[in-house]
Amino acid sequence: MNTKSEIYEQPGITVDLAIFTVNTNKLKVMLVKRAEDPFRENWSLPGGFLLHGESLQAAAYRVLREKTGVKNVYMEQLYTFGDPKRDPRSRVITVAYFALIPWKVLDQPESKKVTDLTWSSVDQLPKLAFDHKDILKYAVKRLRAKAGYSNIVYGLMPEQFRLSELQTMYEIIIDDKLDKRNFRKRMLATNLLQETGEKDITGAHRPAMLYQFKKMEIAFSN
Amino acid sequence: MNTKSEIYEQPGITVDLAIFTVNTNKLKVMLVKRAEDPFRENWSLPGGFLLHGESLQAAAYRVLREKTGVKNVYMEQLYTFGDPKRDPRSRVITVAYFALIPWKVLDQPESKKVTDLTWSSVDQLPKLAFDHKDILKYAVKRLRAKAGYSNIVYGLMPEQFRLSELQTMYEIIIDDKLDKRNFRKRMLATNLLQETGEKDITGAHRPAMLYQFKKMEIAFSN
DNA sequence: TATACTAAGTGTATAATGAACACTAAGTCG
DNA sequence: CGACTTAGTGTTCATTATACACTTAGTATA
Repeated sequence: MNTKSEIYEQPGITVDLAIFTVNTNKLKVMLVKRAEDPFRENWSLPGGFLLHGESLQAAAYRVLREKTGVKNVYMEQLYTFGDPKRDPRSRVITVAYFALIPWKVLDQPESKKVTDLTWSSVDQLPKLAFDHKDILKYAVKRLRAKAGYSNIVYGLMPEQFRLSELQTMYEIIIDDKLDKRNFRKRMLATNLLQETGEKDITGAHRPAMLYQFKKMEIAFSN
Repeated sequence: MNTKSEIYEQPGITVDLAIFTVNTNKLKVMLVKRAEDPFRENWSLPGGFLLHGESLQAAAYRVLREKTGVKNVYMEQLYTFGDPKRDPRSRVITVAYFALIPWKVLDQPESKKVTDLTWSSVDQLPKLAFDHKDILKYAVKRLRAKAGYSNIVYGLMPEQFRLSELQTMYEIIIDDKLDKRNFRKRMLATNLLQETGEKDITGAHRPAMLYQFKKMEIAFSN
C-alpha cells in the first residue's frame, strides 16, 4: 500500500451536490459557507468526504440528508472532477451529483434558518470555493437539457399541483415562455399525469383541477 | 494525512476505457487479458491507475495511447463506479470513459497482433473482470442513445467515405435498418458533410461520391 | 460487344408533429 | 352585480418524418 502510493495517486474523494429547488419563481441552488480552510468563509456546494465502505451514491445521499433532512428525491451522478490542482492543498477528486427538491418539502419548521446555508439564484451566484462554479454550470446545463426531453422537472413539483404551476416550473427551468394550450395538450398526452379529483380554490378566480404524477420512475433519465 | 485516512476513504483511482470500433459489420470493444490478480487471465476493459499530478482525462488518454497508439479520437467521460466491493482486494474507484476509433486507424502494421488484446463484439462478450460488464453495458447504452440525436457516429468513420458506408455505420450502432433515401436527405440537410470531389471506384457498380466531415467539433456532445 | 449484375442516386405523397393564436368559464372581491 | 383573475378549450398552418421504386453508371462475363 505504501509502495503503491509512491507511484499511484490515492487522493481524497469527496461528493459535491448541486441541490436545486425553485422558490419565488427562481431556480435556486443550495450553498454552504465553509468553516475551514481552504476557502474558509467562502460559499461552496454542500459536500463531504467519502467514508470507509461507503458507496458514492450513499455518500451523496448522506450529504443530502445532513443538509436538507430529506431523502427520496431525484438525484443523479453528474460528472467527476479531478483536476490535480482543484484543491490547493492536496489531491482531491470529487464526484458531483445533482438533486431536485420541491420547495414545499424544504420549507418546514425543522429546516431552521441558519446563516451558513443559503439558497442562491443560479443567475446571481457569489464567488464559490474550488471549481464549484464549473460544477454548477455543468449541472444547470444538464438540468436545462433534460427538462427539454425528459420529465425530470417532476422532481421539483409538490404532491399535487395545478397545470399552470407545472408550466411555470418548466418556464423557470428552461428560462423561456411556453404556450399554454400547447403545453397542456402535450403534458396530458404523455399520460403521466392524473387528475386528483380535488380542486385548488385559492385566489379570486376559477378553481383549478389538481393533478399528480402517476406512480412511476422518471422516464428517459439516462 | 494519516489521521485523515482513519476516517476517510483514500481509495485507489483508476480509469477504465470502453474503446469502440466497428469492423466486419460489428460493434466491437477492446478487451485486454489481465496478467495479475485479481481476475488474472480474465478479460477486462483497458485501464490503469491514476498517476501523481495527472488529470483524469490525461490518464484516460494515456491508457488510450498505450493500448492503441492513437490520440485525437472522440472520448468522453462516462460514469464513475465506486461500489465498495467492486475490487475484492482494496477500495478502488474507477472513472469510466468511452472512446470511438475508426477501424482503419487501428488496422495498421504497428498495432501488431497480440494475444492479450482482442476486439470483442459487444453482443458476444466473454466473462469480464470486476464490474466491467456493467460499465460496458452503460457505455453501449450511451453510445446507442447518442447516435440517435448527435453526430457522434462520425468518430467511427475514416477520413473519406461513401454515404452508404455512413448509413451502414448508423445501422450497426443502433442495430436497426434505415431507409436509404430518407437517410441521405437527412444527412445532407445537416450541412455537416461535404463532397470531396473524388469517387470511390471499387466494385462492379456505379462509383460513389466520397464525402468528408466539415472541420468542426462533434455537435450536441453533452 | 451485348447482357447481366451491382450498388449509387433520386422525388413524391401521406402522416404525424409542432407552432401560432383568442375566447369563454367559474370563481372572488368590492 | 360588475370588475377582475386565472382555468380551460380547438383549429389552422407549417414543418418534419415516413413509406416507397425506378433509373444510372460502372464491372464482369458469355
